[in-house]
Amino acid sequence: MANSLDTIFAALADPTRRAILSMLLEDDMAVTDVAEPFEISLAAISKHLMILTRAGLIAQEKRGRVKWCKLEPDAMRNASVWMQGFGQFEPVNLDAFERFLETELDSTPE
Amino acid sequence: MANSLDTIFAALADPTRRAILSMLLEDDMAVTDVAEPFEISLAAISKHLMILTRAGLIAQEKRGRVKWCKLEPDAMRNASVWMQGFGQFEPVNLDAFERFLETELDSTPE
DNA sequence: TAGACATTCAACCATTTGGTTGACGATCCC
DNA sequence: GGGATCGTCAACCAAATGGTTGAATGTCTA
Repeated sequence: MANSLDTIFAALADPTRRAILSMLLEDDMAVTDVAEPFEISLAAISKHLMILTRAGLIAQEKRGRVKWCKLEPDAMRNASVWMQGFGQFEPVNLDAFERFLETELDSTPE
Repeated sequence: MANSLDTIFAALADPTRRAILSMLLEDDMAVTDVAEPFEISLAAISKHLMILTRAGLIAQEKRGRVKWCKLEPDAMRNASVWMQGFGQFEPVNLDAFERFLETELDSTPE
């Protein structure tokens, strides 16, 4: 049920949720801290996080009264792989390939 | 306006629309032929095609009374590249990387 | 024990979405 | 010209979505 392309793509379709994912790229965060930069209510953020969780894009773990959110990249990779099936029509697709390599080399120093 | 991640991911979130894209992977098709395998009305299919077009995922061209639909892979690649930024958290991300290379090498014989 | 804090729940609202049906505008062909 | 075919438009409908507010739950701490 999680990881279905339906729920993954639907989750990614919202800019607030994509922004949350980008924030989690930096570090795991508590719900309140996730909500801080946005102008919508905490309850709304809570719903967004629920949708991301059901899609399998993040995982939430409660420690004490704080619920931590962390990225769960597997779901996104499933969707990414599905999409790559459509790249084969381009002459070469070098563009995406290069950027892929760049982020790969660029961001794994440790 | 087309090619925004919002509209692209929203378009991909519907199983009917993903099925249409897969069909177009085989060949360009007329609207009526796109609709044939589905059990919903032609008008509904027409709406789906409009959404895919606005997202930039397909292009439609009218020749005579027939409107041809063809895949437009650039939009999907934009989304794919965005998503690949999230792969870096995996230990290595070799899985997606390999498949990426495979489809790349596998499908560009000409 | 009493607040204060972190988060969700419940009820509600407006808008969007995916579907329907029927009428309509083009276009092809006899 | 007239009928069949291709596709969209318009009006409508039910359900889902993204937001709100206020109350409720659970946990930490003074």
